[in-house]
Amino acid sequence: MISFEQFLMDDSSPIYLQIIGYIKRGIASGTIGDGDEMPSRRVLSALLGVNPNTVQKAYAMLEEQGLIHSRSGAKSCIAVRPETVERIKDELLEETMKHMISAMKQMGVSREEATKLIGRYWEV
Amino acid sequence: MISFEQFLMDDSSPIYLQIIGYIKRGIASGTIGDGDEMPSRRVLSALLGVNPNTVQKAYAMLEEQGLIHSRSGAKSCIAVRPETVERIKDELLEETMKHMISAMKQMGVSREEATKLIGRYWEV
DNA sequence: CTGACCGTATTACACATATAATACAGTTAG
DNA sequence: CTAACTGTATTATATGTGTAATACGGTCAG
Repeated sequence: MISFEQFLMDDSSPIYLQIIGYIKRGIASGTIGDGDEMPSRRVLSALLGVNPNTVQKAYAMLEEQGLIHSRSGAKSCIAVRPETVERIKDELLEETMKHMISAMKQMGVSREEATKLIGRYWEV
Repeated sequence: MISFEQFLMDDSSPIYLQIIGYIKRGIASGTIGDGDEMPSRRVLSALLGVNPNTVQKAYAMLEEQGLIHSRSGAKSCIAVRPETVERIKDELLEETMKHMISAMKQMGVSREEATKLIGRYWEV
């Protein structure tokens, strides 16, 4: 069963997108792998303190993207092949890095300064 | 007059927040400074292809945060003191770095790998 | 087999975001 | 002075996000 212990909700983006992102980053790291059981919609919504419909929206989108498999009446499972894992990780890395680098450049931060900032903020 | 040539709209967050972020990052870099004239609500909305009310919402929030000064009938101007510039830059840097580092850790990326990724994605 | 759980679907409501169309009074350049 | 522009305000509509309350049939362990 996939754990949501590390999940921290944030109000900077829609909850259903945060759930999708959490699953995708777990897939990218290998923490979440093919065949793993998802918590049911009702269980996860109670755990996160959000509406079941919000979780359903996230799961439906993961299904559309082919990352989970659902059968009416049974639990949903992760469905990813090795090449899909690589693709997800590459997409997330590129998205995250480009977003960060664009912000840094607009703030007038050089590549060397950005590298030093990673060291300053990494340990928490 | 403040230029919006470098402004690129994105559909990942509300437009009015993107405008606020663009101004703040300009202030952090020194590209935008105290006394600079803002484009009028109507001019900027036409330039960005969005509704005047959306620009007004961004400007009203910048006013609330004390970053611009508006007088009915006249153009709005940037109003930031040197210590405010430092504060804005520190806030933006911390927010950006923490967001990126959190994502990297969840993806299982080490500090050394993250540093290398900056080099790979910096040049565009 | 059966009851508890599961995925799925529907309807209703509330708030945030964005657009559209005006309107009015203050400022400023010509 | 005056015309053009400015900030400000109002009302209406549409869409996205989140909540709330149900309902139905499929799956699975006991």
